[in-house]
Amino acid sequence: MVSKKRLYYGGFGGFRAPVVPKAPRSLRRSLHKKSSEGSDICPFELLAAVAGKLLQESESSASSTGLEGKEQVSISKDGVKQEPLDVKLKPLRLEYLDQGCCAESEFVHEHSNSELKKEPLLTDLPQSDNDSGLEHASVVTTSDFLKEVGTNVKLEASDEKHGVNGTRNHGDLCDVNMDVNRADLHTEAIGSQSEDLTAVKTCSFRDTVKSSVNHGVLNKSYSSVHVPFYSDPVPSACFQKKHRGNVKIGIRDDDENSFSCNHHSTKMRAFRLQSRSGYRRIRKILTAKYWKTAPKLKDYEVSNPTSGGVNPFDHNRKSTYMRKYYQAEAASKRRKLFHHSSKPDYVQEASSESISNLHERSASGDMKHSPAASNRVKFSIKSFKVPELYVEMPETSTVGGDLHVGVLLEGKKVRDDNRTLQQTGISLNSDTLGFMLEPSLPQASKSLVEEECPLLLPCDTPQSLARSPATPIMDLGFSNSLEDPPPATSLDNQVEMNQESKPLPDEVSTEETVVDSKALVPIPPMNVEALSIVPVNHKQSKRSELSQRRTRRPFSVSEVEALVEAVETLGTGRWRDVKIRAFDDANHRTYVDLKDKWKTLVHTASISPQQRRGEPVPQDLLDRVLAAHGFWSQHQSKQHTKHQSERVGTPVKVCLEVES
DNA sequence: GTTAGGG
DNA sequence: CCCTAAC
Repeated sequence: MVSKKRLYYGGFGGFRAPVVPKAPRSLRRSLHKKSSEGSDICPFELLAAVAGKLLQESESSASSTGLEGKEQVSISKDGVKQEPLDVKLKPLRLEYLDQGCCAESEFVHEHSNSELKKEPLLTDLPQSDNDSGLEHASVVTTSDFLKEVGTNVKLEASDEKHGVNGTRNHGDLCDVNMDVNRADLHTEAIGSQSEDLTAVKTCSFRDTVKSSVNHGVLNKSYSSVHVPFYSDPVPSACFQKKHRGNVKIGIRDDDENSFSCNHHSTKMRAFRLQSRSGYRRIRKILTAKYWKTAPKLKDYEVSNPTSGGVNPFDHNRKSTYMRKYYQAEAASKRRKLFHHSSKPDYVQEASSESISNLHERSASGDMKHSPAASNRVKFSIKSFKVPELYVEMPETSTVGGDLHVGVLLEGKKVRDDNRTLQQTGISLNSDTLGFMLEPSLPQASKSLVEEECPLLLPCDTPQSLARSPATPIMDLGFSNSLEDPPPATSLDNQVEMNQESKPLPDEVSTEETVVDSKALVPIPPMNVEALSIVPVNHKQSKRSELSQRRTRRPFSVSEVEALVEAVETLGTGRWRDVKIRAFDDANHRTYVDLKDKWKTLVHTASISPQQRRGEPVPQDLLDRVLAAHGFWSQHQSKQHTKHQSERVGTPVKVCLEVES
């Protein structure tokens, strides 16, 4: 197969896929691995096979309607019984910022329409030169490539007759998207099923391809998309470079017709393996990042930094951007904050979806404990709706990188203070709220979470203080938007993540970074600690983006009184002292706040009562404000205590105190 | 880190 | 309340 694959390479400028030593796979792989590697099995085949099962599952489980006619694919051995399946393979397009990279990577391009279907094997697939539309579904054939890049396969049950587009809408699509490394697939497939899969797979794959082709290929909407991006571990220099440039993957709906440019991307529906427990695991690996999109996503881009084998982290800076757009919104929205996603459909559909796991591996572990593990971040979200997702990864960032996530609730940022969180239904113990990407490996995950995963989301403004319930805002370091006021745990939200991490080449592929396509699990508040902190660097972390205005907390009369009293005593200009004296326990009142309040009090006292707004301040207090203000104005505050005698009015006693 | 002011 | 220059 290899040779064949290479043929395709030529299409890309003659680059050959670098021979990459296979990175050690995860343990589990090792279990079953033998057949996979040695075998000629095409990854796709495997995928196809898996897909078949997934479909079955999805069918059973999937509530979604719309699957009318289904192709039937019979897979004899692997346990996928003949069930009607319609599998679709959607091509993802990978864009490499660095064109050169593309060349290196092995891809098979197919014109979406025609070519694929004819031949079962990927290798056979003709290359497509065109970059133009979605039509060009490009499939990465190279095993290596797959490994590194990870493949998304999307399986959809479709009605052949109607064509995917017509019949199935987002909802219909199988939700499961998985990124699979080829290796993983093999492993999974093999493990769960049997080696025989190969043959079957072939069929499946073929069918899959076909159906997609027939239907015009890509559906307009994808129910969900996972995109793993990270570069794989493969040490090969070439590869690294490629990734190093940013890799973007764009997915667009047919409607759009145009993919973004000349990018090669492969889009596929992800599917799960059915193996009992196994299929979950299938989840994947990919990488560094991965996300799901709701069905409506139209455009999806990811850029993935690939870490260099040697030094993944540093010099290779890469930015990864993951974006999802809704058709309508995409343009308008800011990338970074995508909170707005407003589409209802999307939301609804997407809502159910969740991302359970993200695994990220860092090339060299920043983590002390275990390199591999350290990188991992567990990220769980419940009810995850992402209209648009933007991820940026700084080149400099380490694998563990920063994760910046913000949550918007009702258009407002949710701060991570306790009050806000509680209101939101999220409780935090600490100032920061973190997300962790959990390695697919069960065992690892926990350990990582607690110990290894250091990723923390720094909160910009974290003061946690009790705040009025008014508008919950949480700053996490990144912004998430919650669309609705979340009922406790389930929040609909959009998440933006900025993560700086570099994927580790080696490990990545091997280890699994698996993302569970669907399950986002809300992180228990308790685990906050678990949230690892990742240093956020960049400006992004800055409050400008993240922080939101603090919730407004009007001063109560008693607070005003305390303030006045303190100012009478201390004067104006010693706000820190005032704070300590009168508001030491009020964490939410900073000395700047007190200073500002005094300013407003002075102003308030100087205007007519009719002009005043808000909770009325007793006139007597206002009188004291004016008196103290006048007094201290003349006295330069602190310094002149001694002149008190000169001072006019009230503050006499105060002065005395001060002096003393 | 505080102050002082403008926004 | 935020932001910031100036200390």
